[in-house]
Amino acid sequence: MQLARLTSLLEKSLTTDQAKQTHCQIVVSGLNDLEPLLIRQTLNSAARYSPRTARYVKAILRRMQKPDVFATSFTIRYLSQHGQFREALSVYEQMHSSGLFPNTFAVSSALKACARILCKIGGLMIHGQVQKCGFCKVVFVQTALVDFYSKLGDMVIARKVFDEIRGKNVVSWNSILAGYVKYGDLAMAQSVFDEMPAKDVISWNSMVSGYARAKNMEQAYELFRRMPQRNSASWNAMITGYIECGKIELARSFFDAMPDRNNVSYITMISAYSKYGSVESAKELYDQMAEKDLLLYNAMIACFAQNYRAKEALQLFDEMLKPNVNVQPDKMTLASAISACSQLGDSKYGTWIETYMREWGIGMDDHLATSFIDLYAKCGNIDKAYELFKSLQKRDLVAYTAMILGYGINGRAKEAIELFEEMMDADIIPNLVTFTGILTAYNHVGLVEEGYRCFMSMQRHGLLPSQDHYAIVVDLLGRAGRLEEAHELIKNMPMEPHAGVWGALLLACSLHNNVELAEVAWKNCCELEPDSSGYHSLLANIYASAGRWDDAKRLRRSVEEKGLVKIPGSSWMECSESQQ
DNA sequence: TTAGGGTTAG
Repeated sequence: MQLARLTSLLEKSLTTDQAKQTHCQIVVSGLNDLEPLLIRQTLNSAARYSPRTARYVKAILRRMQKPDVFATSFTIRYLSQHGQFREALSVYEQMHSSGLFPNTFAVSSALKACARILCKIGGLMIHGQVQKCGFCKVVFVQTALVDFYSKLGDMVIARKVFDEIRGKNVVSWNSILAGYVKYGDLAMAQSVFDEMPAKDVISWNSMVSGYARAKNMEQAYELFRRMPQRNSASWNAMITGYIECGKIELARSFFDAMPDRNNVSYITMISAYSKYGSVESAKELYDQMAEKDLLLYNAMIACFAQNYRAKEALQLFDEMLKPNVNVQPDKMTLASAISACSQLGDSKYGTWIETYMREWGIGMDDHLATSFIDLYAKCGNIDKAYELFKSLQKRDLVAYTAMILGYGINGRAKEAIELFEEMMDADIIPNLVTFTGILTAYNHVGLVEEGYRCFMSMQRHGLLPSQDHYAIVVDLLGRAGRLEEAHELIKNMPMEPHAGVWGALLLACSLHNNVELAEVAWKNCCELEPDSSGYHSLLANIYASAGRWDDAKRLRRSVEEKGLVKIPGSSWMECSESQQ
């Protein structure tokens, strides 16, 4: 009686709570053989991934009297299909250790998980097991292996496995095709594509995105035109290609022309606008989306953060956390939010993010740690920044740069220089930001010759110094009294200097009471930033120190007449100090 | 029940 009732219950969809109730009845009635069926129904009923469901099912699996292949493989499939690859592999491992022999379903799902997280050892071990147990003739397993080796970039083995498949289907062909495309071997990809007995929209999309990524848009468009059917991925591949080529307007015209834009289309366009500094265009597209998901939030928050609109980045971050929105941020969201905090010098918000990470069990990876290094350093907590830097698994260019810049702006020149040398020894090529950091460090301690040499070495690294780099060196030379040299440097700049460059010279003139050159610098500053009053006060002070009281008075009067009000200077250092 | 393409980061 009870068996019939429970069996009929297990034919319907089950929520996790219903599953729990049913499971109690199963255990009480001693009908434990129904547990696998319960797991299958529970997982099948979950429309989306639910960590709670996954936890519950894994708990039943662990406590089952008889471990069951059916239930375990179903769980592995569920986890792998919902992006929980590490979880999937841990259940696969448990399956082994409990003495169960995996079936083809478990094996192909586990291989997919290894492919997605690039777990080479795991995949190789499974391949070994597959060869022993004869699954190597099952097309699902073979195709999963082709995909695994393709994703790893080992096209020789991928091809070998592929050639052994009898009865290749379109998924098998697409897996090897995607491998060659990813590897950048378009000639092989084209030959596989030509050879395929049947092509579907994924085969065409792979080829289009291959040519688009190689910036061969003529060929990409030719294929796109010939495609028997297109889906949003086909359009997105073309959009990505045009963006890669810097043809953002052409990308936008494809975006506008596509029949069904999805989140990926929006995210691709938003991040392109972000890269080119068109924040308004990005925001316009973002506002068009009614349903905003995590990736869309990430794209827009990153756009604000990368374009120095930190306040708006944090506003959006706040919005996604509101109970009526409730989108759970991930590491990428947090990295952008931390970067925004850093720009604002807002260490309090940064601390709040740290607490949030602890509460939600979000671990610190190198990427996030680097964002925090940048934040701490800019808020003056350089020792804490270095503690984090030491804890990094791998020190890459961005980590070194954040730390060098941190030392630079905190006046710790010796450490900055040592770290710069360590970085060069590790064969990491510095970028423009690294040089900003190291030049700032030299400037802080007034190491003129060393700083100048470093600046001159930028070209050897294939880097064209920016206006900001010139401003630092002008400041460096100027503070040391080498005003003429500084002036010459400005005159020989390959681009138009911005007001900051002339401002650095003006400041140096005020330190060394050079009225004549100060007037030249001031004139340029005024042309470039007519609304700024700071330069006038600086020149007025220079006049005053030189005893030219009339000129000083005249200048101050003209400032008042023009209605220019001196805005008090503020910086992140002041902000962080006032917080302490 | 199992395998394939397109997006986001300091």
